[in-house]
Formats: sequence, C-alpha cells, structure tokens
Amino acid sequence: MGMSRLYDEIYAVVRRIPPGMVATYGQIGMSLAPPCPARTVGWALAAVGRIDPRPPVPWQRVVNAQGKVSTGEHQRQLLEAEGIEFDTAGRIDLERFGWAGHE
DNA sequence: ATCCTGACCAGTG
DNA sequence: GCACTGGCCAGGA
Repeated sequence: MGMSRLYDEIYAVVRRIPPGMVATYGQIGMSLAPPCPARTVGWALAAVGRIDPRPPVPWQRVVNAQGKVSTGEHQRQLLEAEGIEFDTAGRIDLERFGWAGHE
C-alpha cells in the first residue's frame, strides 16, 4: 500500500526471483497490474546503481528475451556464481533456468 | 513545466 | 545469424 512508485513495484517483483533462476524484462513487466513495457523494467533496473534501493534488488537475475545479459561480464559472473550456465553463444536456456513467476 | 537519460522487444531484410 | 526500426515511460535536475 504506500508503495505507489512504479519502480518500487518492479523492484518488489525482482526480489522474488530465487537465486539460480532468471526472469526476462518483458516477463517482469507483464506480471504487474497494469502491465508495463519491458523497456520500463530496463529503465528501472538501470536506476538501481544510482539509487541503491533497500532491501537489495538482485538485478543480475533479469535478462533479455534472448536469454542474454544486457550489462556485460560482471552480470554473467554473478549468475554463474549462482549456478546458471551459458551456452557457447552466451545465452541462458530459459526453459531450464527461467523463473515461472511463482514457487 | 521542460529537457535529458536509460540494462527492451518483435518485426523486418 | 546481425543491423535497423518503431514503440513512447518514469524520474531526476
């Protein structure tokens, strides 16, 4: 209830992604009511580095619809440390590591 | 109020 | 596979 800023709602969803799993920008956006575009989710996560929300937001667990990371090697290393695997093209198998949006 | 800045995605050639 | 296009939001200064 007091949380009305859209970015905060996006962060709340991202916090629910379990370690070792990933969700896509579009998936996060579609899980909100009303839905917001994938781009907006990207913008919200880009702001994490500047505003540093508490509790922490596991931003590394959000990847694009191709199963690729958007922010480079650091994000990849964080995900590999959680047990997520990348193929030779640098893609994550979303069938295997994708979060369904519920437990 | 205006201006700037950003980590997307599906469709197309 | 890659490059390009259109869509058109929220927040901070």
